[in-house]
Amino acid sequence: MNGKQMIENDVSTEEKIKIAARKLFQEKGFDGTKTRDIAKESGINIALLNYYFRSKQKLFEIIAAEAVKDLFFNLLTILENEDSTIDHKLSQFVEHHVDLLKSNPNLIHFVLSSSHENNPTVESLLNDFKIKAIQSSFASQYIQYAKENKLSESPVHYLLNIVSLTVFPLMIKRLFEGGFDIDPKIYDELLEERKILIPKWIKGMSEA
Amino acid sequence: MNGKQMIENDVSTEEKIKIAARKLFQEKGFDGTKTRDIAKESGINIALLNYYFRSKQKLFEIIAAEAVKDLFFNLLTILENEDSTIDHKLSQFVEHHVDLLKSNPNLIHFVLSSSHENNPTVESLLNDFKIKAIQSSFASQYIQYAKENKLSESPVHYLLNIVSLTVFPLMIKRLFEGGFDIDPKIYDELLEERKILIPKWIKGMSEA
DNA sequence: GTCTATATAATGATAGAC
DNA sequence: GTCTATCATTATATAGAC
Repeated sequence: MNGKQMIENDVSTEEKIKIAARKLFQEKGFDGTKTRDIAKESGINIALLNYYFRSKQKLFEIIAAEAVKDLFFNLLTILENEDSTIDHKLSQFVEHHVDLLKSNPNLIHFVLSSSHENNPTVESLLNDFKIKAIQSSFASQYIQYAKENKLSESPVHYLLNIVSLTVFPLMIKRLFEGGFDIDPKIYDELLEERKILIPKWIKGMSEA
Repeated sequence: MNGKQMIENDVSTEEKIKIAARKLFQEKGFDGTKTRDIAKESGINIALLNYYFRSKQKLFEIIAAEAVKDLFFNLLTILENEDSTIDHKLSQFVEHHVDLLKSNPNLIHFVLSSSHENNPTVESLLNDFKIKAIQSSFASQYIQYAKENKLSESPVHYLLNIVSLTVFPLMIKRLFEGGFDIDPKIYDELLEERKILIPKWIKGMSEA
Protein backbone atom coordinates (compact mmCIF):
# COMPACT_ATOMS: atom_id res chain seq x y z
CA MET A 1 0.00 0.00 0.00
CA ASN A 2 2.08 2.89 -1.22
CA GLY A 3 -0.87 4.87 -2.55
CA LYS A 4 -1.24 6.75 0.68
CA GLN A 5 -0.69 10.28 -0.47
CA MET A 6 -2.44 12.23 2.20
CA ILE A 7 -0.11 12.46 5.13
CA GLU A 8 -1.57 12.77 8.58
CA ASN A 9 -1.49 16.24 10.03
CA ASP A 10 -1.04 17.75 6.57
CA VAL A 11 -3.36 19.00 3.91
CA SER A 12 -3.85 17.15 0.64
CA THR A 13 -3.30 18.97 -2.62
CA GLU A 14 -6.95 18.60 -3.44
CA GLU A 15 -7.86 20.30 -0.18
CA LYS A 16 -5.29 23.05 -0.70
CA ILE A 17 -6.91 23.90 -4.01
CA LYS A 18 -10.36 23.90 -2.46
CA ILE A 19 -9.27 26.20 0.35
CA ALA A 20 -7.81 28.69 -2.11
CA ALA A 21 -10.79 28.40 -4.42
CA ARG A 22 -13.23 28.92 -1.58
CA LYS A 23 -11.46 32.08 -0.48
CA LEU A 24 -11.24 33.57 -3.96
CA PHE A 25 -14.67 32.59 -5.25
CA GLN A 26 -16.29 33.98 -2.13
CA GLU A 27 -14.36 37.23 -2.42
CA LYS A 28 -14.46 37.84 -6.15
CA GLY A 29 -17.15 35.57 -7.54
CA PHE A 30 -16.88 33.13 -10.40
CA ASP A 31 -15.93 35.58 -13.14
CA GLY A 32 -13.60 37.61 -10.96
CA THR A 33 -11.59 34.58 -9.94
CA LYS A 34 -8.98 33.34 -12.39
CA THR A 35 -7.63 29.80 -12.35
CA ARG A 36 -4.14 31.31 -12.19
CA ASP A 37 -5.08 33.07 -8.97
CA ILE A 38 -6.33 29.86 -7.45
CA ALA A 39 -3.15 28.06 -8.49
CA LYS A 40 -0.93 30.77 -7.06
CA GLU A 41 -2.95 31.04 -3.84
CA SER A 42 -2.75 27.29 -3.25
CA GLY A 43 0.87 27.00 -4.31
CA ILE A 44 0.26 24.65 -7.20
CA ASN A 45 -0.31 25.13 -10.94
CA ILE A 46 -3.28 25.20 -13.23
CA ALA A 47 -2.68 21.72 -14.58
CA LEU A 48 -3.22 20.27 -11.12
CA LEU A 49 -6.43 22.16 -10.69
CA ASN A 50 -7.79 20.55 -13.81
CA TYR A 51 -6.34 17.20 -12.85
CA TYR A 52 -8.38 17.19 -9.65
CA PHE A 53 -11.49 19.09 -10.65
CA ARG A 54 -11.58 18.88 -14.45
CA SER A 55 -12.58 22.53 -14.90
CA LYS A 56 -13.00 25.84 -13.14
CA GLN A 57 -16.75 25.47 -13.51
CA LYS A 58 -16.82 22.08 -11.76
CA LEU A 59 -14.60 23.35 -8.98
CA PHE A 60 -16.93 26.29 -8.51
CA GLU A 61 -19.95 24.07 -8.28
CA ILE A 62 -18.34 22.05 -5.50
CA ILE A 63 -17.44 25.19 -3.57
CA ALA A 64 -20.89 26.69 -4.10
CA ALA A 65 -22.64 23.51 -3.02
CA GLU A 66 -20.60 23.41 0.18
CA ALA A 67 -21.35 27.07 0.85
CA VAL A 68 -25.08 26.49 0.58
CA LYS A 69 -24.77 23.53 2.91
CA ASP A 70 -22.72 25.54 5.39
CA LEU A 71 -25.38 28.20 5.37
CA PHE A 72 -28.42 25.95 5.64
CA PHE A 73 -27.54 22.61 7.13
CA ASN A 74 -27.48 23.66 10.76
CA LEU A 75 -30.54 25.77 10.15
CA LEU A 76 -32.57 22.69 9.26
CA THR A 77 -31.27 20.95 12.37
CA ILE A 78 -32.46 23.84 14.49
CA LEU A 79 -35.87 24.00 12.81
CA GLU A 80 -36.54 20.27 13.03
CA ASN A 81 -35.65 19.74 16.65
CA GLU A 82 -38.86 18.28 18.06
CA ASP A 83 -37.92 19.07 21.65
CA SER A 84 -37.54 22.79 21.09
CA THR A 85 -40.13 25.56 21.29
CA ILE A 86 -40.55 28.23 18.63
CA ASP A 87 -39.13 30.82 20.99
CA HIS A 88 -36.09 28.70 21.66
CA LYS A 89 -35.62 28.08 17.95
CA LEU A 90 -35.68 31.80 17.41
CA SER A 91 -32.88 32.36 19.92
CA GLN A 92 -30.89 29.55 18.40
CA PHE A 93 -31.41 30.92 14.92
CA VAL A 94 -30.02 34.32 15.83
CA GLU A 95 -27.09 32.95 17.81
CA HIS A 96 -26.15 30.45 15.17
CA HIS A 97 -26.15 32.95 12.32
CA VAL A 98 -24.33 35.70 14.15
CA ASP A 99 -21.58 33.23 15.02
CA LEU A 100 -21.51 31.60 11.61
CA LEU A 101 -21.36 34.83 9.65
CA LYS A 102 -18.95 36.54 11.99
CA SER A 103 -16.47 33.78 11.29
CA ASN A 104 -17.30 33.74 7.60
CA PRO A 105 -18.52 37.18 6.56
CA ASN A 106 -18.51 36.38 2.85
CA LEU A 107 -20.77 33.36 3.04
CA ILE A 108 -24.14 35.02 2.63
CA HIS A 109 -22.94 37.43 0.08
CA PHE A 110 -21.52 34.58 -1.94
CA VAL A 111 -24.69 32.53 -1.84
CA LEU A 112 -26.93 35.50 -2.61
CA SER A 113 -24.70 36.64 -5.44
CA SER A 114 -24.50 33.20 -6.96
CA SER A 115 -28.24 32.79 -6.92
CA HIS A 116 -28.62 36.32 -8.20
CA GLU A 117 -26.53 35.46 -11.24
CA ASN A 118 -28.89 32.61 -12.06
CA ASN A 119 -26.34 29.97 -11.26
CA PRO A 120 -28.30 26.75 -11.85
CA THR A 121 -26.35 24.72 -9.31
CA VAL A 122 -26.94 27.19 -6.54
CA GLU A 123 -30.53 27.77 -7.56
CA SER A 124 -31.34 24.10 -7.37
CA LEU A 125 -29.57 23.63 -4.03
CA LEU A 126 -31.48 26.55 -2.58
CA ASN A 127 -34.68 25.13 -3.90
CA ASP A 128 -34.00 21.78 -2.29
CA PHE A 129 -33.54 23.52 1.00
CA LYS A 130 -36.75 25.48 0.63
CA ILE A 131 -38.71 22.30 0.01
CA LYS A 132 -37.15 20.64 3.05
CA ALA A 133 -37.93 23.63 5.24
CA ILE A 134 -41.55 23.73 4.12
CA GLN A 135 -41.97 20.02 4.63
CA SER A 136 -40.24 20.07 8.00
CA SER A 137 -41.99 19.68 11.32
CA PHE A 138 -41.24 23.37 11.90
CA ALA A 139 -43.97 24.46 9.51
CA SER A 140 -46.81 22.83 11.40
CA GLN A 141 -45.28 23.77 14.74
CA TYR A 142 -45.21 27.39 13.65
CA ILE A 143 -48.83 27.37 12.48
CA GLN A 144 -49.87 26.07 15.88
CA TYR A 145 -47.75 28.74 17.58
CA ALA A 146 -49.28 31.52 15.46
CA LYS A 147 -52.79 30.43 16.48
CA GLU A 148 -51.99 30.28 20.17
CA ASN A 149 -50.31 33.67 20.15
CA LYS A 150 -52.86 35.21 17.82
CA LEU A 151 -50.20 36.62 15.51
CA SER A 152 -52.11 39.04 13.36
CA GLU A 153 -49.80 39.43 10.39
CA SER A 154 -48.76 36.87 7.83
CA PRO A 155 -46.26 34.31 9.08
CA VAL A 156 -44.09 35.38 6.18
CA HIS A 157 -43.64 38.78 7.83
CA TYR A 158 -42.67 37.10 11.06
CA LEU A 159 -40.00 34.99 9.39
CA LEU A 160 -38.82 37.80 7.14
CA ASN A 161 -38.37 40.04 10.17
CA ILE A 162 -36.27 37.52 12.02
CA VAL A 163 -34.02 36.84 9.07
CA SER A 164 -33.77 40.51 8.15
CA LEU A 165 -32.83 41.67 11.65
CA THR A 166 -30.29 38.88 11.97
CA VAL A 167 -28.66 38.65 8.59
CA PHE A 168 -28.64 42.13 7.10
CA PRO A 169 -26.40 43.73 9.73
CA LEU A 170 -23.87 40.98 8.99
CA MET A 171 -24.01 41.75 5.28
CA ILE A 172 -23.12 45.40 5.73
CA LYS A 173 -20.43 44.89 8.35
CA ARG A 174 -17.70 45.96 5.92
CA LEU A 175 -19.74 48.83 4.62
CA PHE A 176 -20.21 50.07 8.14
CA GLU A 177 -16.57 49.87 9.07
CA GLY A 178 -15.10 50.99 5.77
CA GLY A 179 -13.89 54.53 5.25
CA PHE A 180 -13.63 55.53 8.85
CA ASP A 181 -11.22 54.08 11.34
CA ILE A 182 -13.87 52.19 13.23
CA ASP A 183 -12.62 49.43 15.48
CA PRO A 184 -14.19 46.19 14.19
CA LYS A 185 -14.73 45.19 17.81
CA ILE A 186 -17.40 47.84 18.19
CA TYR A 187 -19.57 46.31 15.49
CA ASP A 188 -18.84 42.80 16.76
CA GLU A 189 -20.10 43.76 20.19
CA LEU A 190 -23.21 45.21 18.61
CA LEU A 191 -23.81 41.93 16.82
CA GLU A 192 -23.38 40.01 20.09
CA GLU A 193 -25.97 42.26 21.73
CA ARG A 194 -28.39 41.44 18.96
CA LYS A 195 -28.38 37.76 19.94
CA ILE A 196 -30.39 38.77 22.97
CA LEU A 197 -32.13 41.84 21.60
CA ILE A 198 -33.65 40.37 18.45
CA PRO A 199 -35.83 37.78 20.25
CA LYS A 200 -36.93 40.55 22.60
CA TRP A 201 -37.73 42.87 19.71
CA ILE A 202 -39.64 40.20 17.85
CA LYS A 203 -41.87 39.78 20.88
CA GLY A 204 -42.41 43.53 21.05
CA MET A 205 -43.29 43.68 17.37
CA SER A 206 -46.00 41.04 17.69
CA GLU A 207 -47.60 43.00 20.47
CA ALA A 208 -47.40 46.34 18.68
CA MET B 1 -24.95 73.76 -37.33
CA ASN B 2 -25.06 70.25 -38.63
CA GLY B 3 -23.52 68.73 -35.52
CA LYS B 4 -26.92 68.02 -34.02
CA GLN B 5 -26.74 64.29 -33.70
CA MET B 6 -29.18 63.66 -30.96
CA ILE B 7 -32.63 63.66 -32.47
CA GLU B 8 -35.56 64.68 -30.35
CA ASN B 9 -37.66 61.82 -29.06
CA ASP B 10 -34.81 59.42 -29.68
CA VAL B 11 -31.96 58.08 -27.62
CA SER B 12 -28.37 59.07 -28.27
CA THR B 13 -25.80 56.39 -28.92
CA GLU B 14 -24.03 57.32 -25.74
CA GLU B 15 -27.24 56.81 -23.80
CA LYS B 16 -27.97 53.52 -25.55
CA ILE B 17 -24.62 52.21 -24.41
CA LYS B 18 -25.21 53.38 -20.87
CA ILE B 19 -28.62 51.73 -20.73
CA ALA B 20 -27.18 48.42 -21.88
CA ALA B 21 -24.18 48.73 -19.58
CA ARG B 22 -26.36 49.53 -16.59
CA LYS B 23 -28.51 46.48 -17.19
CA LEU B 24 -25.59 44.10 -17.65
CA PHE B 25 -23.30 45.45 -14.94
CA GLN B 26 -26.13 45.33 -12.44
CA GLU B 27 -27.02 41.77 -13.42
CA LYS B 28 -23.60 40.23 -13.87
CA GLY B 29 -21.14 42.58 -12.23
CA PHE B 30 -17.99 44.05 -13.71
CA ASP B 31 -16.15 40.82 -14.44
CA GLY B 32 -19.23 38.97 -15.67
CA THR B 33 -20.05 41.65 -18.20
CA LYS B 34 -18.13 41.57 -21.46
CA THR B 35 -17.74 44.61 -23.70
CA ARG B 36 -19.08 42.53 -26.57
CA ASP B 37 -22.27 41.88 -24.58
CA ILE B 38 -22.74 45.57 -23.97
CA ALA B 39 -22.21 46.28 -27.64
CA LYS B 40 -24.68 43.63 -28.72
CA GLU B 41 -27.27 44.68 -26.13
CA SER B 42 -27.10 48.32 -27.23
CA GLY B 43 -26.97 47.51 -30.93
CA ILE B 44 -23.56 49.07 -31.55
CA ASN B 45 -20.01 47.76 -31.63
CA ILE B 46 -17.09 47.72 -29.23
CA ALA B 47 -15.24 50.47 -31.04
CA LEU B 48 -18.06 52.89 -30.26
CA LEU B 49 -18.05 51.92 -26.63
CA ASN B 50 -14.42 52.90 -26.40
CA TYR B 51 -14.99 55.98 -28.50
CA TYR B 52 -17.50 57.30 -25.99
CA PHE B 53 -16.16 55.95 -22.72
CA ARG B 54 -12.51 55.14 -23.41
CA SER B 55 -12.59 51.84 -21.54
CA LYS B 56 -14.83 49.29 -19.89
CA GLN B 57 -13.48 50.39 -16.52
CA LYS B 58 -14.40 54.05 -17.07
CA LEU B 59 -17.87 53.10 -18.28
CA PHE B 60 -18.34 50.98 -15.20
CA GLU B 61 -17.32 53.80 -12.92
CA ILE B 62 -19.93 56.07 -14.46
CA ILE B 63 -22.64 53.44 -14.06
CA ALA B 64 -21.56 52.65 -10.50
CA ALA B 65 -21.49 56.31 -9.51
CA GLU B 66 -25.01 56.80 -10.83
CA ALA B 67 -26.21 53.71 -8.99
CA VAL B 68 -24.86 54.98 -5.68
CA LYS B 69 -26.52 58.32 -6.32
CA ASP B 70 -29.82 56.65 -7.22
CA LEU B 71 -29.66 54.72 -3.98
CA PHE B 72 -28.65 57.55 -1.68
CA PHE B 73 -29.58 60.91 -3.13
CA ASN B 74 -33.23 60.90 -2.17
CA LEU B 75 -32.31 59.39 1.16
CA LEU B 76 -30.28 62.48 2.07
CA THR B 77 -33.17 64.69 0.99
CA ILE B 78 -35.47 62.79 3.33
CA LEU B 79 -33.03 62.91 6.24
CA GLU B 80 -32.26 66.60 5.92
CA ASN B 81 -35.81 67.90 5.66
CA GLU B 82 -35.98 70.32 8.58
CA ASP B 83 -39.77 70.35 8.64
CA SER B 84 -40.12 66.63 9.17
CA THR B 85 -40.23 64.63 12.38
CA ILE B 86 -38.18 61.50 12.98
CA ASP B 87 -41.32 59.39 12.81
CA HIS B 88 -42.31 60.92 9.52
CA LYS B 89 -38.81 60.41 8.15
CA LEU B 90 -39.06 56.78 9.11
CA SER B 91 -42.27 56.33 7.13
CA GLN B 92 -40.78 58.15 4.19
CA PHE B 93 -37.64 56.03 4.36
CA VAL B 94 -39.57 52.80 4.15
CA GLU B 95 -41.93 53.99 1.42
CA HIS B 96 -39.15 55.41 -0.67
CA HIS B 97 -37.01 52.30 -0.56
CA VAL B 98 -39.78 49.83 -1.16
CA ASP B 99 -40.80 51.80 -4.26
CA LEU B 100 -37.26 52.38 -5.45
CA LEU B 101 -36.14 48.79 -5.11
CA LYS B 102 -39.33 47.30 -6.44
CA SER B 103 -38.73 49.18 -9.67
CA ASN B 104 -35.02 48.40 -9.64
CA PRO B 105 -34.44 45.16 -7.76
CA ASN B 106 -30.79 44.90 -8.72
CA LEU B 107 -29.75 48.28 -7.38
CA ILE B 108 -28.84 47.32 -3.83
CA HIS B 109 -27.26 44.11 -4.81
CA PHE B 110 -25.11 45.94 -7.32
CA VAL B 111 -23.95 48.57 -4.87
CA LEU B 112 -23.29 46.06 -2.11
CA SER B 113 -21.44 43.73 -4.46
CA SER B 114 -19.32 46.51 -5.89
CA SER B 115 -18.30 47.71 -2.45
CA HIS B 116 -17.75 44.12 -1.42
CA GLU B 117 -15.25 43.68 -4.22
CA ASN B 118 -13.27 46.63 -2.95
CA ASN B 119 -14.13 48.78 -5.90
CA PRO B 120 -12.37 52.06 -5.06
CA THR B 121 -14.83 54.25 -6.94
CA VAL B 122 -17.82 52.79 -5.16
CA GLU B 123 -16.03 52.74 -1.81
CA SER B 124 -15.23 56.41 -2.02
CA LEU B 125 -18.73 57.37 -3.15
CA LEU B 126 -20.23 55.42 -0.27
CA ASN B 127 -17.85 57.09 2.09
CA ASP B 128 -18.83 60.53 0.86
CA PHE B 129 -22.42 59.67 1.56
CA LYS B 130 -21.66 58.41 5.04
CA ILE B 131 -19.89 61.65 5.89
CA LYS B 132 -22.80 63.71 4.58
CA ALA B 133 -25.29 61.64 6.57
CA ILE B 134 -23.31 62.02 9.77
CA GLN B 135 -22.89 65.73 9.26
CA SER B 136 -26.54 66.23 8.34
CA SER B 137 -29.13 67.85 10.54
CA PHE B 138 -30.64 64.40 10.95
CA ALA B 139 -27.90 63.30 13.33
CA SER B 140 -28.60 65.94 15.95
CA GLN B 141 -32.34 65.63 15.45
CA TYR B 142 -32.09 61.92 16.14
CA ILE B 143 -30.03 62.39 19.31
CA GLN B 144 -32.70 64.74 20.61
CA TYR B 145 -35.41 62.25 19.68
CA ALA B 146 -33.61 59.40 21.44
CA LYS B 147 -33.39 61.43 24.64
CA GLU B 148 -37.05 62.40 24.60
CA ASN B 149 -38.19 58.84 23.93
CA LYS B 150 -35.68 57.32 26.29
CA LEU B 151 -34.50 54.81 23.72
CA SER B 152 -32.49 52.38 25.72
CA GLU B 153 -30.37 50.73 23.08
CA SER B 154 -27.68 52.20 20.90
CA PRO B 155 -28.96 54.43 18.10
CA VAL B 156 -27.03 52.16 15.77
CA HIS B 157 -29.43 49.32 16.60
CA TYR B 158 -32.37 51.58 15.88
CA LEU B 159 -31.04 52.55 12.47
CA LEU B 160 -29.84 49.04 11.66
CA ASN B 161 -33.27 47.66 12.44
CA ILE B 162 -35.04 50.09 10.16
CA VAL B 163 -32.71 49.45 7.26
CA SER B 164 -32.68 45.70 7.83
CA LEU B 165 -36.45 45.36 7.96
CA THR B 166 -36.84 47.53 4.88
CA VAL B 167 -34.04 46.48 2.60
CA PHE B 168 -33.37 42.82 3.25
CA PRO B 169 -36.78 41.55 2.08
CA LEU B 170 -36.16 43.39 -1.18
CA MET B 171 -32.80 41.71 -1.59
CA ILE B 172 -34.24 38.21 -1.36
CA LYS B 173 -37.30 38.81 -3.51
CA ARG B 174 -35.95 36.59 -6.27
CA LEU B 175 -34.79 33.98 -3.83
CA PHE B 176 -38.26 33.86 -2.35
CA GLU B 177 -40.05 33.53 -5.65
CA GLY B 178 -37.56 31.28 -7.40
CA GLY B 179 -38.13 27.55 -7.68
CA PHE B 180 -41.81 27.51 -6.91
CA ASP B 181 -44.46 29.03 -9.07
CA ILE B 182 -45.16 31.87 -6.72
CA ASP B 183 -47.00 34.82 -8.19
CA PRO B 184 -44.71 37.85 -7.84
CA LYS B 185 -47.77 39.89 -6.88
CA ILE B 186 -47.97 38.08 -3.56
CA TYR B 187 -44.56 39.23 -2.48
CA ASP B 188 -45.18 42.71 -3.88
CA GLU B 189 -48.29 43.00 -1.73
CA LEU B 190 -46.30 41.88 1.27
CA LEU B 191 -43.77 44.61 0.58
CA GLU B 192 -46.53 47.18 0.31
CA GLU B 193 -47.88 46.08 3.69
CA ARG B 194 -44.47 46.61 5.19
CA LYS B 195 -44.61 50.32 4.37
CA ILE B 196 -47.16 50.63 7.15
CA LEU B 197 -46.06 47.75 9.35
CA ILE B 198 -42.38 48.60 9.76
CA PRO B 199 -42.96 51.98 11.46
CA LYS B 200 -45.47 50.24 13.72
CA TRP B 201 -43.02 47.46 14.52
CA ILE B 202 -40.20 49.86 15.21
CA LYS B 203 -42.41 51.55 17.82
CA GLY B 204 -43.19 48.19 19.36
CA MET B 205 -39.53 47.24 19.51
CA SER B 206 -38.58 50.38 21.40
CA GLU B 207 -41.18 49.61 24.00
CA ALA B 208 -40.24 45.94 24.36
C1' DG C 1 0.75 13.27 -8.80
C1' DT C 2 3.13 17.14 -10.40
C1' DC C 3 5.35 19.97 -13.52
C1' DT C 4 6.52 22.94 -18.05
C1' DA C 5 5.17 24.07 -22.41
C1' DT C 6 1.62 24.92 -25.53
C1' DA C 7 -2.85 24.86 -28.00
C1' DT C 8 -7.17 27.29 -28.34
C1' DA C 9 -10.35 30.62 -27.30
C1' DA C 10 -11.96 35.02 -25.31
C1' DT C 11 -11.51 39.67 -24.21
C1' DG C 12 -10.28 44.66 -24.17
C1' DA C 13 -8.78 47.95 -27.04
C1' DT C 14 -7.14 50.28 -31.38
C1' DA C 15 -6.23 51.45 -36.53
C1' DG C 16 -7.96 53.12 -40.28
C1' DA C 17 -11.71 53.32 -43.94
C1' DC C 18 -15.99 55.63 -44.76
C1' DG D 1 -19.79 59.21 -35.53
C1' DT D 2 -19.76 54.58 -36.96
C1' DC D 3 -18.02 50.60 -38.85
C1' DT D 4 -14.83 46.23 -39.99
C1' DA D 5 -10.64 44.16 -39.30
C1' DT D 6 -7.03 43.22 -36.34
C1' DC D 7 -3.70 43.34 -32.50
C1' DA D 8 -2.05 42.27 -27.90
C1' DT D 9 -3.15 40.11 -23.80
C1' DT D 10 -5.04 37.09 -20.89
C1' DA D 11 -7.70 32.86 -19.71
C1' DT D 12 -8.98 28.04 -19.70
C1' DA D 13 -7.62 23.76 -20.63
C1' DT D 14 -4.58 19.96 -22.35
C1' DA D 15 -0.24 17.24 -23.87
C1' DG D 16 3.40 15.03 -22.58
C1' DA D 17 7.76 14.62 -19.76
C1' DC D 18 9.19 13.21 -15.26
